[in-house]
Amino acid sequence: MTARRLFGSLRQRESGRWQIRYRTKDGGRVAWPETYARRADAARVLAELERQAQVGGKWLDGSKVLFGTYAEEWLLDNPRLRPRTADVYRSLYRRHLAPRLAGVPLGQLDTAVVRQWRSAALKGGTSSTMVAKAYRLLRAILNSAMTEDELITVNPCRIRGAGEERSPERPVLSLEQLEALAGLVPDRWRAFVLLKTFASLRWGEITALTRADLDLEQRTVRVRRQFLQVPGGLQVGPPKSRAGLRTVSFPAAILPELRRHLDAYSSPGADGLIFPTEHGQPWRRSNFNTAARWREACAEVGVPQLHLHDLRHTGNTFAAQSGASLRDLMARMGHDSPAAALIYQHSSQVADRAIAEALDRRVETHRRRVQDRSQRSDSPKADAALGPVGGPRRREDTDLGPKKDLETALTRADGLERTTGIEPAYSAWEADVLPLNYVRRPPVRA
DNA sequence: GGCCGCGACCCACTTTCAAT
DNA sequence: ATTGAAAGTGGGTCGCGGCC
Repeated sequence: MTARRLFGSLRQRESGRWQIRYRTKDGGRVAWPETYARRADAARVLAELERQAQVGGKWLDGSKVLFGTYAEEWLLDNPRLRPRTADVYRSLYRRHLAPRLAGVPLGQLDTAVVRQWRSAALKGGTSSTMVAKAYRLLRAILNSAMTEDELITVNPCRIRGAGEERSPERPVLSLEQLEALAGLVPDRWRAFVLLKTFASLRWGEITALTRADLDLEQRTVRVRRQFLQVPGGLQVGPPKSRAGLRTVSFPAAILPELRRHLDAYSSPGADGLIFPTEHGQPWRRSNFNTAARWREACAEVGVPQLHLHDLRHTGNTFAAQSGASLRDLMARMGHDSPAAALIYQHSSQVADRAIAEALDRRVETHRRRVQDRSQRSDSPKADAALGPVGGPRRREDTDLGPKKDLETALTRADGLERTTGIEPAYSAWEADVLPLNYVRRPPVRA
């Protein structure tokens, strides 16, 4: 959070004296041969060195160049930026910087103006994340104006912490709200909501699950691929990272819903999608909100601003409350660091089962309480408010058929792309990744 | 001067939203 | 239902500055 110093720095040596270090134009670091007893003296010399480093000491007087003129040139002609970054920057500039700052001459763009711009943006409803991104872009552009083009002498972006992103807290459901929500979405989505929460799955991961990935006996779901939305449709690809390839345990309490769902909605066969559309196709994310009556359901449980993705964090919160360590949680979520993923793979599987069992106890306790409550009161309203939490819950419901030959099932499932009409996107990835678990990212798509 | 931790920066990607 | 833009997420890289 310390502002990046552009030219040089001071440091006090063990002797107590101050040393000056600075950068040359070609990026080398130079230590000034003299040291100074007082910091202020060293700072003065550093300032003088910086002044001399400017071409002929050519300071421009509070330039009349407009910020907009300079910024647009900077954005258009900046070979250091990758294309995608340049796109993002242009969009940030157009939406957040240009409207208020384009007409301001660089010489008048001082810290007060930057501060005003920033607070206006925040007041105007722009998220703190986006304001921070825009602020960093502003700072980068003005750095160029200062160091490369020498149009200004100081960078006015000096607001502490303004460039940091702190994503706002996302809402998390209580167990009661989750059960209610699962009861309010259409029946086709009920198991989806429960599994997505309790296994902390991403959208692309859960929509790509096949029957072969679900082991009802072990109560695990295996994440080994995901759908990616690309221009022209959906493609199947590897999980986001090596840690994304994982097996997650889920509580037995949701087994009845899962089994009912498999019978009623899932495509047939080991390679059948667990959560297909009515036509047996994978869902597109953009159709979810309508199809699952998501907003209405969320509003009814009192969390109208809930995003689907928040279910993942809800599940993680439940798991955390069950006593899981951070490392176990990250493995469960599928975003451990690559190095750690391998090291902790084994221990996390043991811990993960413990998490699922702890979750189970919580769900069962909750459901028993709700059932007792609804048995005591005859009010159907009370039931509706909490949603149909029970369903068939007899012990026999968790009994399983003949043990699945997992290896055979997985082998068959690997041919999924050909049977579901999805383009076989990454043949190289499939050949390399599936036998070895995870090797590398898929080829970059145009 | 070398090493190293932290944070800023950059980037690719996912998810959400809104226009069509 | 589809599409593209905007918003949000996670992680790699590298520079700054502290320490030796």
